Amino acid sequence: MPELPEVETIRRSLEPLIVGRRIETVDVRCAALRVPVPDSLSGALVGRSIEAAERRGKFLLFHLSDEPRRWIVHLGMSGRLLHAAMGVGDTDARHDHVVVSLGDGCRLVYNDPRRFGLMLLERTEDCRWLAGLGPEPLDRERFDGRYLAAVRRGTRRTVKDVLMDQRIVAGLGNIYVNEILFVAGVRPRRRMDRVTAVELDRIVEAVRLVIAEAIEHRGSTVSDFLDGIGRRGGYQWRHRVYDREGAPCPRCEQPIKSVTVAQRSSFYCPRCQK
DNA sequence: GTAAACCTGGCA
DNA sequence: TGCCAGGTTTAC
Repeated sequence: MPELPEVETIRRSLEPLIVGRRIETVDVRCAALRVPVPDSLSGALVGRSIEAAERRGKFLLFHLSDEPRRWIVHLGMSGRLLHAAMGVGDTDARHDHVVVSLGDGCRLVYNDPRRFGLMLLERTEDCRWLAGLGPEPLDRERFDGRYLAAVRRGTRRTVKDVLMDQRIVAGLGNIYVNEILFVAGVRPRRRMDRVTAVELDRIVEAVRLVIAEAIEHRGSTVSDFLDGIGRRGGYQWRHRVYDREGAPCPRCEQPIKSVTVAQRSSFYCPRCQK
């Protein structure tokens, strides 16, 4: 579910509610996520307060008082991190895998039906999950046309595959890469090494535009995304192509086509995208 | 590259 | 019943 705009939306919604709060208890009800929840998690969190809520790609990083390690959370496909008053908000208690109670009587609940998420306790610099991540898509210094031109050399993979690769740019997933390639006018199946420099610049611009728009609209709720306080996103109403097979292209009215690229459903306009 | 794997839920 | 889903890794 959550790509960069959704994770950023969760971060922003939680930040004012949890920063400065002390962690009273940690209840790991199900440790069997994609990577087992570390046994040390509870001992490291209890008694500490949350000092900052940061995001890197699709990861959330919580800073703790007197603890150099970060509490790192990835939501996988179906994860949620919900803030709720004590005893409230256990709508789907079946998949509430980790429940953290805070000093103000509220809770932070990690809920994840598919259990594709993960939770770590590591220093940022030691974390191999974070070490391999590419630049942030909104980092104008590190992510630009020149950077993509360097990536392009000898890369026969499709442009869609490349943009979804977290080592190349961090935080883009299936929805937003579809949207980005539509805005850039490039078909998802194009081979990266055949994309022109002009098109690379258009892709970079499209990344910045789409990701900024999506954050502004608080992410996309395709089926079940909720932010930290249970609100749905609004960007799904603005999707140009994602999940719109057969619907008219917003620019030329041609029906949107669907193909599989990089094992994922892909949507594009056969007239507007080359 | 492509498929299968992890796991559950929703929909046709 | 079978297929699909916002993610990522692992193995032919």
